[in-house]
Amino acid sequence: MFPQDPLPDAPSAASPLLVHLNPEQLAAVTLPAGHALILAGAGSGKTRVLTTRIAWLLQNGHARPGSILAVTFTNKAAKEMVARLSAMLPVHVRGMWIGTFHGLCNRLLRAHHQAAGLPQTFQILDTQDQLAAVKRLCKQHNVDDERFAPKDLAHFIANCKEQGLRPNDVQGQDSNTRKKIEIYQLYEEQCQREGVVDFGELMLRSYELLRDNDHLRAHYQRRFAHILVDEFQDTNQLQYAWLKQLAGNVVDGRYQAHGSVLAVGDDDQSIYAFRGARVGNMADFVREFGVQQQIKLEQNYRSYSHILDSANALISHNSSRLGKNLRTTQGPGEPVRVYEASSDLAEAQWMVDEIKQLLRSDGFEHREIAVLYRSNAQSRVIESALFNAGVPYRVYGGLRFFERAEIKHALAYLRLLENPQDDTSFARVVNFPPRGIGARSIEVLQDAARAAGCSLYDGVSAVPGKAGINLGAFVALVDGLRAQTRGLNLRSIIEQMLESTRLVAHFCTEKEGADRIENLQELINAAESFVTQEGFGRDAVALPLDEHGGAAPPKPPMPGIVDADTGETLSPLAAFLTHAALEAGDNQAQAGQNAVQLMTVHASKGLEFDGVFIGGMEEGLFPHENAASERDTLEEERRLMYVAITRARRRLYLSHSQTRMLHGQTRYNIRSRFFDELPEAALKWLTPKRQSFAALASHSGAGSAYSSSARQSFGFKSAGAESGVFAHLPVPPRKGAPAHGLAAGIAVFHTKFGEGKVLALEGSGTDERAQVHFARHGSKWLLLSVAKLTVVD
DNA sequence: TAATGTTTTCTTTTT
DNA sequence: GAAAACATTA
Repeated sequence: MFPQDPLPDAPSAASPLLVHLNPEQLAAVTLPAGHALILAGAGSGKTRVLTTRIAWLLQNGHARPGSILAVTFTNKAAKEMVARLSAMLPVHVRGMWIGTFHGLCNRLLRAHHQAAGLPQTFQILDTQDQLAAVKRLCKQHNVDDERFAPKDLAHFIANCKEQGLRPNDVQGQDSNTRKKIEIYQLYEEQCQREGVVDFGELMLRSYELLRDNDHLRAHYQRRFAHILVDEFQDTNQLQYAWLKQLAGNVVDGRYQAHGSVLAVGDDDQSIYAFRGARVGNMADFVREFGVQQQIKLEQNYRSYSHILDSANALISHNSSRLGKNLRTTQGPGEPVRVYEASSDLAEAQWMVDEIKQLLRSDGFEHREIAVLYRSNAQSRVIESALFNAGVPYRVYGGLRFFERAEIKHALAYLRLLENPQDDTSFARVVNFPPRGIGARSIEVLQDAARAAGCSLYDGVSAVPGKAGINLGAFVALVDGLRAQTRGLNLRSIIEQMLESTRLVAHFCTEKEGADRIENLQELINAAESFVTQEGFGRDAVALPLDEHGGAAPPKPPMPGIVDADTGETLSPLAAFLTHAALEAGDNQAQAGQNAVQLMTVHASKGLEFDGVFIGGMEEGLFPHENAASERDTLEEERRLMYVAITRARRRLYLSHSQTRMLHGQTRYNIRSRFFDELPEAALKWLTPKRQSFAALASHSGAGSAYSSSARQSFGFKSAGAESGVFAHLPVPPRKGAPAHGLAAGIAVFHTKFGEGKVLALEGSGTDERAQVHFARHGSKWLLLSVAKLTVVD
């Protein structure tokens, strides 16, 4: 049994752990047993409080490592927590359950796979795989993909699961919904048959496991006397329900929690409602758990007050808030600089100039400067401006390692070794590299497998003729590989696979193949470091703590991985595949370099920089046009802006542009309404401030500001540029008649080719062209009506 | 079946 | 403007 230690009422500040904490942080760290909500503002030392709390619990004997469960959203956050804890504690952190929601669910399901109705080596489908599985299903059942787009269906299924709904639980009002439910049902059956689970299933299945097994639930409830949740504002309905299962039971219609739940979050930084996050969970938690302790961390250790004042003022325009104000003891610092550019190119060029200035005169480091934007499409111009200026930069986002096509192909082969029933993996590589198995053959195979009620793999023998021979060769290849690699270590398995499948050989013949081959080599390294990694796949292992006197953790027995709770083992290959699915990996491009950081505002959450640029502060972009018309979504945009602002320590730059290329068309945008919500005293306008959004809106004669007619006009395309309320905005130069001021000998700048010198001019009107010599790219004839040339002085 | 041309779509995203 | 999905030809 796991007796609960009584906690003292008064905190003792004597411990060296607690020396540098402010009073609120100290109170949070030393809270007595019971549920608590910590409202932790941006830059208020949230992670510090969480980790110190755990360390304090252990150090003072209030908890054993085995009774602690800490859950985060990202692998990065989980890793950081483990790293900080290891630094704080003399004992290793083995016995604790620290991980992402999905990582912990995976661990539960592996440990209790029988009770959960899963094969022990179940594979995990990522979003891509899930979509592929839905597509395959739709094809097989002749679903009209006009009426039911696979994407929508995948979305529908994920949504249902997030709400904890199985097909039987969903209400089908109309025939459309009923059809979707039917497909959901079929999808479930397909996954079960193939032994695969998607991300939603990982959550839902382990929720049901706890819900339906009283003794299991009781075991974990007793065990985890201390549950800590990071970024609580981002939890969705199912994750909250999952936490409730772990923490307690409904007794006589009232929820009674067993251990102590400490939830840390910030409603003002809730920016994931669009993917199901429910800020309302915070209020529900307080109510349902009868939370007695609520602590606000409002002391900010990051930014100067001009920046914080801006953030506070902006967020005060949101109506649904728990209420919190950041404060700092640092001085006002530099004002927030605002710049209006004529075009997205000019905006990017201005950013580069300012960045150079920061690097040169103000002693900023490259990596301490970030350029943030609302959507990924905005990065391109900024990238090219930085590139041409020779400033090193790193773009976050985009394809990550385990999502790359060549890696997914390799993983699919590995998955087939583990589980031949995995039709998604089968379909992915059956004809890759090409081996004469086309769409027709696969159709025949699918019908055969369906008729026999078996997997594609097992259905191959039923396919006659040439197609059957080709398919048979593929199956023989995989079977042969399985036999060859039996008993080998992970590295050799992968090397052998790359060899036998001729994946590397295939990419040798492709023109872009070199990078892919490099990535495949990298896969071997990834596997190698996974194996040698201390602890060997944190997510899958739970070794007993302290049996070795707190020394380095014992090496897991090879070849299997043992879960201490159940004694179940998992092969290194299966563990690696799980690792690949749950941790998509960094986009390692240019990693480690000291470079300017480019990323979306979403990606910047949790990070901080000395200097921050937020570009594209325009109506239609930020707030995004799809979000501006409804209160809830507009408020999420505002929180997004709040997150962006609070990333900055010392310098903050906001910019917007009159024109911008979007979807291949020039759009004429006006300044974001968010500028009108910032305190004038904290701003410095580098370009003259012009009429505001609100003034423009009321100019249209529509009465109240944001009327629907005014709203629809924002973010319009070029056709409407000279009509209505925008007639007084500067009209952009018409095509073909640029006041270019070009002549032979003049230095110019081109976004793609960089700086060059004009050699000659020729033609007129739309045909006018210039011959320009570029250092890097030689001489080129450029149509002035098309090419983006600017004069350099 | 495989390679090549044509049309379509286009926030934010971790697991 | 560009990737990805789709249709068409050798």
